Amino acid sequence: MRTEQIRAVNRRQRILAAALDVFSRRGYSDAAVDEIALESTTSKGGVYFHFPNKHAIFLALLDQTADLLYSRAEQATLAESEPVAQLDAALWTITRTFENHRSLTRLFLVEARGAGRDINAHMQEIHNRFAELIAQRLDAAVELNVIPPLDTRVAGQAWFGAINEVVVSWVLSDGDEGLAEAYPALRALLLRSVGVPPSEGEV
Amino acid sequence: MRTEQIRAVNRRQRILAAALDVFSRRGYSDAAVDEIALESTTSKGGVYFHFPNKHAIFLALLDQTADLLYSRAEQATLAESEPVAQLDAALWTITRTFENHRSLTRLFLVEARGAGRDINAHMQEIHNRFAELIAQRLDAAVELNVIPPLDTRVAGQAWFGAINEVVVSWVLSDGDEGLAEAYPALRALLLRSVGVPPSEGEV
Amino acid sequence: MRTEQIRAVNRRQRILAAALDVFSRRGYSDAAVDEIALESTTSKGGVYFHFPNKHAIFLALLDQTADLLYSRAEQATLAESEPVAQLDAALWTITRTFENHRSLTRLFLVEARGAGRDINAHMQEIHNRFAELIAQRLDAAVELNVIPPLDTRVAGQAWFGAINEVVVSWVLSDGDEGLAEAYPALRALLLRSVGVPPSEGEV
Amino acid sequence: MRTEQIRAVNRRQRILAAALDVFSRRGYSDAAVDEIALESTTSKGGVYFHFPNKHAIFLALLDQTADLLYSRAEQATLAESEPVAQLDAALWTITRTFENHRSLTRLFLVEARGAGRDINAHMQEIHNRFAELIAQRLDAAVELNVIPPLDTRVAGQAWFGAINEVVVSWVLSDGDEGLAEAYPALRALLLRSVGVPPSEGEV
DNA sequence: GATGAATGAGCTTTCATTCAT
DNA sequence: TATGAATGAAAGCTCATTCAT
Repeated sequence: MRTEQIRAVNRRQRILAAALDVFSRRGYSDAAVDEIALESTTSKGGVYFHFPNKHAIFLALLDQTADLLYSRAEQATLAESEPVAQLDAALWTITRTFENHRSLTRLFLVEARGAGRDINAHMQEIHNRFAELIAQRLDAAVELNVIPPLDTRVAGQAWFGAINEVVVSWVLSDGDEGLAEAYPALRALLLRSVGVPPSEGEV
Repeated sequence: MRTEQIRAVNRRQRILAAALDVFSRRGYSDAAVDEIALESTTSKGGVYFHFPNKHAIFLALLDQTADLLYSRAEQATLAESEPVAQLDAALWTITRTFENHRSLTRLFLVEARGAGRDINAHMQEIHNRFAELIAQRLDAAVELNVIPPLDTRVAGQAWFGAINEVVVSWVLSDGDEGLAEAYPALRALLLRSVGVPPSEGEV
Repeated sequence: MRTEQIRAVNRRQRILAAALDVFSRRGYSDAAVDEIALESTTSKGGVYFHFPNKHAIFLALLDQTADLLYSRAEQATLAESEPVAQLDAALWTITRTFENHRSLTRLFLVEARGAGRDINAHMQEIHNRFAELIAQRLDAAVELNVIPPLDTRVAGQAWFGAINEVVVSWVLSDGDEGLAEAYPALRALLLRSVGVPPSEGEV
Repeated sequence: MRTEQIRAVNRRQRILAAALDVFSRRGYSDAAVDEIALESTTSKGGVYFHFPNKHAIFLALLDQTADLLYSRAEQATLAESEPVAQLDAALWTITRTFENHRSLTRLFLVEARGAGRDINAHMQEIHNRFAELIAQRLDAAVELNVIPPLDTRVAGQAWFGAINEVVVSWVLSDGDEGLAEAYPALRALLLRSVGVPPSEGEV
């Protein structure tokens, strides 16, 4: 029993890993369940035993990615006490995590958009969660008079969008220019955008 | 001859209009050429007379949208002489144009992402053009010492990404909250991000 | 235009003919649309151009068979003036038609049963139409005092059921014993069942 | 050992009961072994331990139903001494049994038809057995000069077919009109069909 | 004996694209 | 030029059956 369960969990992981690869290479609708099955050394039936449909595989992957990214950002945040330092840490962590998981990044920022109404709606919620994470630290900073008052909801979205655009540009380019190069400029820009003088936020 | 050409152009326009509707409702891969033909009161053969394939229709639409948006932004820019005022005008125009063309916006910012390798690459170039438009004004502003030196390439991407995220959030929400509400906050944030004090950039 | 339409109608007929063969050999759910396409020298897509789905092909065939059978029975009826003679003629015609169209018969009486809720309901209506046809002549005969009063609705069903059972027994047997052999006995039985003395109804 | 056997028999019964439910709701080919397993609180493997395949479950159910129906009809017969009274009793019993076992009836008269070659052949034998049961009593009645000579084989089929049609019409209708309403008319019709005057056969 | 994960053949259906008319 | 019938490659999904545990 236990061994069977372990095997089942393993297989589920293998399927997700294969799906990540296939989806990020082909995009959602050009990905074939056949290929996912092949790449996870399973049968098509095996895939459908673990997931009700293709949609669900994609969503599972998206949620897994979102959770990974979110929990890392949150933890980075918890390690700091000042709101601006928290934002700084979150920004750094998010950027690093994207850079270290190119396939997940491509899936999350590129392939998930335009993959159908359901997925769009789902992604929108995820985006909101991240925007909210940022907005909350900004609220705290405003509260402490560290930064001037501002519409933190819009700012959260703008920050997340700015990060994403830079990251997408990197993930879609074949060049080997890393994300790290763009990071300092992005950081300075974002901090300044909420009224943090460049010098103050330096690591 | 002349009338035939006019008719041909009209038909092409009708096809594009129908395609815009279908693509923005269904997304790229769920859109059927059949439906586009139906909605443009043509036959499927008619569609294939004007466009080599589905791909090309989508690209044409994307380019048309990009051109519309770009030329408006550029014109808005030309009406101003100061770089910061130009940026301000471009930002305002882009936001307004998105708001007034919901289907085009959805197509351009949502459905175009994840619609396959070719289209991704194409869109990346388009995004670059917009980022470049912004970067050039920023360069000018730096040159004139209106704003401090900064990595204008990254800033251009960040601005465009920030705008897009706010716009996407609006276009995907069913709510009737307009884009106009978010505009002032976004504007202040972006200007401040490049070192323009809030007061100075006010209209 | 005209020639295209003719060809389309021909193809539709070919598909129906092939479907009749396949359905009556394999039964509804074991019949593959692939085989129907193959046998009608079309492509699978061709089949789906002419019919929305497998279900519809089956129903078209069933309705076609029912119409054939019903119109023949009705015409046979119209050639006679006395209700009992009409019943006699209808019975003879129905039996002959079944005998001359073995595949249609098999489809209609065997494969159509148990082919799913929709088809069951549809067939029930068709059965009712036949039972009604019989019931009406019986009503007329009762009216004329040719036969004693009876529940003609039940009688119509019973007659149709009796005929069908004998026909099914024939169509499912490999033996070459014709339906004609059983006809006289069936006829006598049915006529007597409504009170027509054997002698009177003789041809 | 004994208890294990009992448990095995119980499980077999549970599977058959579940199968009856599933088959009569979904029809043979739309019924999933999974659902049968679920409904009999067993596993799929459990089902396959007791039956070699889906086919066999269906046949077992059919045979069980046929045996139930046949033995009741036969017993009803044995309680009477006169052939006509025997037929009368059999007819009554068959009708009542159908009425009291709606699912079995649906399975036996609707879903069993068109469920594939094997099952068709099997059902044909079962139908023959019933037709034969009737034919034998009719033979006896002819022998005793109670009814005129007739083709009892055809008559047996016709009777069984007539009954079945009326029953199917009832079982497929959602209405709550019972089978009992149609019974007297059917009885009178069938008896008269073999030459029994209506009055004589009355209960 | 029982379980349920795994298999894989097979199914219906869709749809971009072609081309005779 | 325009039409729409025809093609055929794929795709997602189902499910009877097997078998290691």
